[in-house]
Amino acid sequence: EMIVIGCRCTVRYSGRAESTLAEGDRVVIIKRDKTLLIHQPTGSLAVNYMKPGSSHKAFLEKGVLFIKSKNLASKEWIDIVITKVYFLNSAPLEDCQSILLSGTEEDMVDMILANPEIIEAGFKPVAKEEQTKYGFIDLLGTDKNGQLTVVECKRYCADPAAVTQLRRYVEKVMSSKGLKRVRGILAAPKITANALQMLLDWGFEFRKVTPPKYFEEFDTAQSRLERF
Amino acid sequence: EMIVIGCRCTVRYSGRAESTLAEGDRVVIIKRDKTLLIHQPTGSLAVNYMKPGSSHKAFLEKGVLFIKSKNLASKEWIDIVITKVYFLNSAPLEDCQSILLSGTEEDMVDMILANPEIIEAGFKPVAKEEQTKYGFIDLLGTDKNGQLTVVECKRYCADPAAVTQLRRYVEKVMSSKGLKRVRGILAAPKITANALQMLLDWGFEFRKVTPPKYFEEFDTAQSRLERF
DNA sequence: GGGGAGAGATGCCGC
DNA sequence: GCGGCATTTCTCCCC
Repeated sequence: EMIVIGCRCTVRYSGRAESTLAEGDRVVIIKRDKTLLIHQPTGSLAVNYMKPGSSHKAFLEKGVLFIKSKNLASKEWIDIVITKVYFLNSAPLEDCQSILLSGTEEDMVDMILANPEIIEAGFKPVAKEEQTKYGFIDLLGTDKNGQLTVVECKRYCADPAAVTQLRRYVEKVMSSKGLKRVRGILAAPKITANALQMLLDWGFEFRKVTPPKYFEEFDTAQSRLERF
Repeated sequence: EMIVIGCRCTVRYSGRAESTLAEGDRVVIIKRDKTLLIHQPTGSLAVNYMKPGSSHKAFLEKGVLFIKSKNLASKEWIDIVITKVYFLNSAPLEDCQSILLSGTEEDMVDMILANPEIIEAGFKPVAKEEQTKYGFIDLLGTDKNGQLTVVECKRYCADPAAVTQLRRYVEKVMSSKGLKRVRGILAAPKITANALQMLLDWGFEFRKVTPPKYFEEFDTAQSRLERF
């Protein structure tokens, strides 16, 4: 059963942190897996929430509806005090589908494995992330001169954290292989100015690579067709 | 107006990435700020969503309800095909309150500013993040020997990324001040084994510091009282 | 609007 | 369960 309540309420939370939220109108959702969400009338994220597997008790007292949620495992709790109910729904929603997502970093890595020349002529992948013993390196390969090369992929604009991540992997490979020099390449659609500066300072390189999209092109073609 | 629809639907998305979601029961929410959320019966996050400020069109065709959302600014769109409606609500929810959160990293920094000996005897804060010209350094100070010290705070278990962040700030201060040595201290309630290894390898230090909580103690005291 | 970093991040996969 | 990391991360703040 999925329960959805449109209401006026106050919220108090304690657990990993602590919070209070004064009276206002929100939507409270309790999902089948005992997730609790409190959504304000704006924003993408829940303002307060409890993880899946929490326990929830509701009771009425002097015309006020209380919802008390607890999660013993994570030592967290939420108290909701509901002073007005605008709507309330409950339905046994069933959904056994999971989302299929493309255009992720993983897809970028697969695209480069299928077409290594995206990185540069002569680049040969040696190992994909899971297969290496050096840790979570996206792509390990050799360049046309046989030099070991670490490739770190980012699906978004690469920032300084991405550069330090690449640096860490390059240093890890250098020390574990006993090599004096290992190339580092950061592949992303964009890079910030600071990140590029850091990258060049450490002797690494940037490759502009955009994660693959499939039905965006289809839609563009289709919308062109539709115009005629 | 906040619109909440419990329904059976399929979803297609294209924008920063692309996704498809086969038929199943979900809750669709359109908020006052034109945020669109699609929630499955499990999990904390929306499976699909559109940012605030998107535009939404709904129309009925042969007993099927279509919702088409677009965001021109971010070049994203979502198509929802609704084959069954379990419930539908609309209400003019009003909420002018924001959440008050404590126990954050910011609170940790303030706690250390008020009691610098938490880091170590003789530690003197020089500048809090906003005040320094070195960038986003949580806390800059001097130790009892007058040596410049960078403190990076994490409210959670510190991971390798936190260590590289500290390293980056220490190097930034060293180069901008022309110093050969700057101390680096990572303050967090916990640290992973790998992160601690990296930290020690680079000559930095760990301090076990827990972000402050206020009414958790009150509640503990209160629950003790309630037992009597 | 871009850049940078936190978040009660969540979720996923590996060990 | 912890660890390490991606995310259509989102959100905030500052430039």
